[in-house]
Amino acid sequence: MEKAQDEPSLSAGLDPVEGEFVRFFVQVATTLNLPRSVGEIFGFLFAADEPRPFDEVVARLGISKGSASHGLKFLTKIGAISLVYVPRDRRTFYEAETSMRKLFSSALNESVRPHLEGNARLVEGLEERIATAAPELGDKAAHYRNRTASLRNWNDKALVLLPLLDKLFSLPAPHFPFKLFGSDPEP
Amino acid sequence: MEKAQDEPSLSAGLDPVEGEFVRFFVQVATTLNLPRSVGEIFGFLFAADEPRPFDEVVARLGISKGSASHGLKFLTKIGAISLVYVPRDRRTFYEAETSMRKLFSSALNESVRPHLEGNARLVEGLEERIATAAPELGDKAAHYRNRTASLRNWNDKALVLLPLLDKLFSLPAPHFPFKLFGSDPEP
DNA sequence: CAATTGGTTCAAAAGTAATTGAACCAAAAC
DNA sequence: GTTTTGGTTCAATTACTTTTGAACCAATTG
Repeated sequence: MEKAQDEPSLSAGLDPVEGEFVRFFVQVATTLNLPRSVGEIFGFLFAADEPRPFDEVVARLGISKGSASHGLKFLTKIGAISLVYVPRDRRTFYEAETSMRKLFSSALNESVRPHLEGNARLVEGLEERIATAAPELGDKAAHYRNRTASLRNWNDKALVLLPLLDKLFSLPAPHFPFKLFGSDPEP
Repeated sequence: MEKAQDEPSLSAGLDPVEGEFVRFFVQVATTLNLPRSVGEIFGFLFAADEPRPFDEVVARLGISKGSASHGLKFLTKIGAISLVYVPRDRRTFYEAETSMRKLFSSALNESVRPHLEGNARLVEGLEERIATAAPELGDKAAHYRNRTASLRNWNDKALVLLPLLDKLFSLPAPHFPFKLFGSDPEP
């Protein structure tokens, strides 16, 4: 067993600061209902200062190859990490997307928008159903239409606001346009 | 067209439109990682035109008293439904909050804000840890500080934007202030 | 006061999701 | 060619969540 280069403890655990990053993202993953292992992997890669290979993820975090494979695929799919090609090394290296803005933006577009669009179709189905059943419904029909109108209105609003939200988050610095609307008696 | 009135069979309790509402909210609950039963209960109450008692929730949805009790408590806690007092009736009645605006707003304040605030404290812990370990970290310290700065910046931004989002959603109608900032050569 | 009714609690059963590890494949090294 | 290495897949175990139902409590009713 030869050592190509003198890497510091590839098979050891995490140093205290890495551990803290991992803990943080495990916590975040938990609140997002994502598997713990996904949080661990992302935390590890987020803390790293350069791309890390598959086997290091496995060894340093002490998780199984199966978990690592699943987690890395998932994170890649949602755009939270990406593959990095390293010449003369057969292994795949991964690095975390460290721009929170991009992470947030892709979460918005990959996760929340599809759901909103799905909801929109379901609401349409609901409206149709009510229209069809209107004769038998009597004066309940009006009530039901009220309810669906509320759903549709909210959902449409949300869909329209998504890109706006995205924009708000990509603003450069901590100077936001407060008091966006309304009279603003400011000098 | 049989209307079994003495048959307490499975989904007999719901008329087609109610069923559709329930289906819709079960779907929503699923995407929010909430129990199916919570979606069912909310859907049923959302479709109703007036408050409904506990035992009707149980009977019409065909779920256990335990589930109903849990689900109603949960929905009450998050402010999605509320208790209604009905004179001369020993039972508790429930009604859904049907204003999507209010639902969204309380979700924001009860669910997402606490997490963001929790994250803020965790990031502070992380920063402290890095400061403490700085001597041993060498030039990695700067790298780690970079990473946490990114986290903190995003989290602070999110906290600041929350109330704004809330405001955006309470705007009356489908006329939003697009192009919020920047030069807007509008008539 | 005993009986009934509305509702809660909790332990066990059923259902889901995550993790593991071994079998496996494919490319590279020998 | 054979062996080694990096990585994927998948069935089985483990861990967790949800639902149920029966026991129970606390008001009300008779």
